[in-house]
Amino acid sequence: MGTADVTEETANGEEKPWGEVTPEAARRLLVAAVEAFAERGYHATTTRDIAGRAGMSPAALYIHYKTKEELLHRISRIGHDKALEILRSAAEAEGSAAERLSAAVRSFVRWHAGHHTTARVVQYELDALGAGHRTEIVELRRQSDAAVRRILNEGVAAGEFDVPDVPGTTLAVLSLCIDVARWFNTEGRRTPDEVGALYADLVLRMVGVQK
Amino acid sequence: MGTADVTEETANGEEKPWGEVTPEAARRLLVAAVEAFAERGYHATTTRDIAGRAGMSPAALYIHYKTKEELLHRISRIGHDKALEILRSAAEAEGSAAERLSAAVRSFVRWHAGHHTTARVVQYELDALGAGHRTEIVELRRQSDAAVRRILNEGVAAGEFDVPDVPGTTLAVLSLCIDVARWFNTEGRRTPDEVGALYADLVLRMVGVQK
DNA sequence: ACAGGCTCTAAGCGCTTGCTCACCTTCGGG
DNA sequence: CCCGAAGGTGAGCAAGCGCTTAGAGCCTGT
Repeated sequence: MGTADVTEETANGEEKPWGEVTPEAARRLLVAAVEAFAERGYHATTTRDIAGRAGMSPAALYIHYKTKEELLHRISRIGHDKALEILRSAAEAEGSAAERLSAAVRSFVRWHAGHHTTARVVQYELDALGAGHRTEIVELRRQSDAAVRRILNEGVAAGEFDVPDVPGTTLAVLSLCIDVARWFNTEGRRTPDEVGALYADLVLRMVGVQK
Repeated sequence: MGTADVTEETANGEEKPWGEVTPEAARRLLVAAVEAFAERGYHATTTRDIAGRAGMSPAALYIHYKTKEELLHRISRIGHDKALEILRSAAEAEGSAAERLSAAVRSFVRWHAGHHTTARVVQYELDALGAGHRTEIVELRRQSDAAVRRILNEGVAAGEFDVPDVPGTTLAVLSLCIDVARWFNTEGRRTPDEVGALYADLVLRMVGVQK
């Protein structure tokens, strides 16, 4: 059966992102929009630029999307769903609070580094969404916050963590992970895996877990 | 004698930011631009909006600034100078590495929270600068990085800190502090002082200092 | 008194923007 | 074999953009 993952496997094993978006032309436009938004920002990107990158005329965009803002919303929605799923599956896994927090940070950071173009759009173009779409997305972010806060609370209750300010530390942990999307670049020295491992270690120190 | 601070004191003790910018009309335009850029982003802000907030006609902007981009550059330059000065004065102060790191994070975060509109423009509108102006600003950021890295290195050398990856931890500390400008809002529960204290504590834990 | 320099405005130029519309092609089903 | 739906294009509209220009008001020095 199909997987719930956003990405799908092609015959030769390559990753094909946004495989869930159909038809094919709509997917190409969306991928082009992610690249353009990540490079120049939503407001500095023109519909002509997006259509051009997808190899189509400017008018073709409006066959698949009502407005440029709808494109951003689709990207933001899918990205936030994926990010939330990563955090949730780590939070609900077996193991100690420390193990779950470490795994959550590691995979969350790995996603922000590995998909930093997508993540940049998802995390930094929120204000460009219309009012209705924005409140929908903000609710997803509230759930991400709740997932992390739950791990911290459980760790404190179990005596594993020493955290005086759980809401504040939750905010700091998520903020640290999210900001990876801003500075990470592919030509840098670190791989997404390495950054994930480094950050998982730093976060465990923040909650008072000894090595 | 005058102070090197960006802000100046008025007769009744109120803070008057951007006091160094003259003449008065140029200062009003710059303050208006900071607000507008912080709210909507550089590209979504129009020169008519900036001039309107300053109570002037659109053309007045071009008496004091050659282009809209020059306005952004002036804001970015002054803001980066201030941020770097805060880090440097903490790094070069007396005291143990732990004390200096704590003071640096506390004041750096306090500035990002207290001046979060300015900080948002300074930290997140870098890509909107022209190529020449951007390389100038990037150099200032390199120096901020060096100031923090120096404290970490000295703390490790003195045996105060346990930091396996100094460059990576430097990156994480700065990233954590900078991202305060993104999420901080004045209607929230925390004051800039409280966030500074929380973050100073979290960073000390990251470098392995016990309480 | 008045020349000369600042500061600021009203009007608007040339261009780009998001988006639309009339029309063309491709293609599976009766 | 023709049909209508679906996906695509070239041309272009109304609006808004950054920025310029001609000239008005005002302060200052002689």
